[in-house]
Amino acid sequence: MANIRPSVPKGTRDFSPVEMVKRNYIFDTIKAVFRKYGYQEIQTPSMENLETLMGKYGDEGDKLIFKILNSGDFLKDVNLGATGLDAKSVTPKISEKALRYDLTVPFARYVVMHHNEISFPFKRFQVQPVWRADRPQKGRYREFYQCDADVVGSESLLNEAEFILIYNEALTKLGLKDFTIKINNRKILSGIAEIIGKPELIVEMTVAIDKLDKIGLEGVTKELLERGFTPADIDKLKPVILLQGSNEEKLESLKEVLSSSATGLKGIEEIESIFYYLKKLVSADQLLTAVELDITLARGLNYYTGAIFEVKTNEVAMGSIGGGGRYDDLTGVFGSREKLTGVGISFGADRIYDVLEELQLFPENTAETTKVLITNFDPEAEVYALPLLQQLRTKGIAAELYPTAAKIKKQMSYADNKQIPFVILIGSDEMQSGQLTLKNMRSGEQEKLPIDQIIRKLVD
RNA sequence: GUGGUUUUAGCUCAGUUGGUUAGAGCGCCUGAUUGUGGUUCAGGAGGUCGUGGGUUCGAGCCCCAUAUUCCACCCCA
Repeated sequence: MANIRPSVPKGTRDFSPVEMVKRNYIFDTIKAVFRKYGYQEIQTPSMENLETLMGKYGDEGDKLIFKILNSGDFLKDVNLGATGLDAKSVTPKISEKALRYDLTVPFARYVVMHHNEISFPFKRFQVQPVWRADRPQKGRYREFYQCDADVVGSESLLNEAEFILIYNEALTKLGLKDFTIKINNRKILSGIAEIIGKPELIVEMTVAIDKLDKIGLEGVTKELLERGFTPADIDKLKPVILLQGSNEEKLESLKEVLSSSATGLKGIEEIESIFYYLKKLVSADQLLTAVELDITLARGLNYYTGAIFEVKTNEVAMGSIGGGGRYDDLTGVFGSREKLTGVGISFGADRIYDVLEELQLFPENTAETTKVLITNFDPEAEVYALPLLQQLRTKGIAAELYPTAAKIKKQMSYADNKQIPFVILIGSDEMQSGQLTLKNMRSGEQEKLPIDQIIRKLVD
């Protein structure tokens, strides 16, 4: 076989030991917060049946799903002589499985499948990789981890309020200082479309106004005209999307604008309830300043029906680091008899990693793994060291014995590179006296101590 | 999917209008130091110049294709 150049697929990465320590720090921090709010962990397979995923993310999303070629003769169901073969009709014949695209749809599938074992409301969290056949760029990978928390089977807006607390708590614990938790409600967007008299164009409308901060009012106007709105419609829309002021002020203005839309008013009421809960839950207004009602926020319209969340950091230029929302009847497409409402959030762990790296917010001690290395002088010393090695480990001290009698210089360098803080040297003197040489690699000091004293010193 | 960009030693990068043997810093190895890392000094190894074609007497440099990196658009964590 010819030599192939080692590489990983586009948009995927290896993670070194140092990177894994940092990644686990992020995962552990987020998971701890999820648990604290009563969420339980599940996992689902990396691959789902293709039909489970297709059609859930819109046409764009379908294209971004990684399909898995069937095993064996994957062409056996394809009539290669037929005319008019195209990707769309052939795909289901050659592929019946696909890599998961997000954690929400697999969760919905899980809830329907395990309906009888679950007691509702069901609060679950899930931290696993997802795959998207996107073009990679800054903060965008083809394989990345999402950290999701969802509750299914509870209409209470307390859940929404708690998700805001979870975002705030997890990101604060990770060291982020300045971030914005944007909130909107699909019903408000519906109401606005109703007022204009174009409820059927809600998706077109929201896709356009979502870009306000990126392309400005002029750009949005242009897009709206292209998407079937008249200048008169835009005149009605303009004051709404340009709403300024505090969350309360925005809500008051919206109430007037949407006074003739029952749906719109329901959306406002929901937002108000969430703020009501928040104010009862936390006294400090520090959190409330991080929460911003933004009616141009329009994410995941394919299934969100109520609240919509998005989290952005203001310290680094980066796309959103989290998002979520409420979806009524997500399980319906899987044939669930009863309508189950769900609401959830997601953290983009890989983007958070990039942000923490750029802001140098990772804790210092992340490189330290092994606490003590025992040097290996010769076979005799090796045998002498073996029981000591296990003694250290029994006491919970991460210890390793250098596996060959290499030059001491080499062994010391190994400890140094691995940032092992202590080294135990055992030569003939030490074996005779039982007084082992313990070297502190940071200070360079060394002292002679029996093993039990060394253990006492290292155990804290 | 559209447009642009990147790729040279393990890593970060120089490399002139196309011209002899492709360089530096860091890292690695050896020694100064046969029981001591991190500092210092001396020496050494390491390169299909992303890959495949082409132009040329001659290509790291020019042309074409392709992969990859990063960026913008679409969309999204």
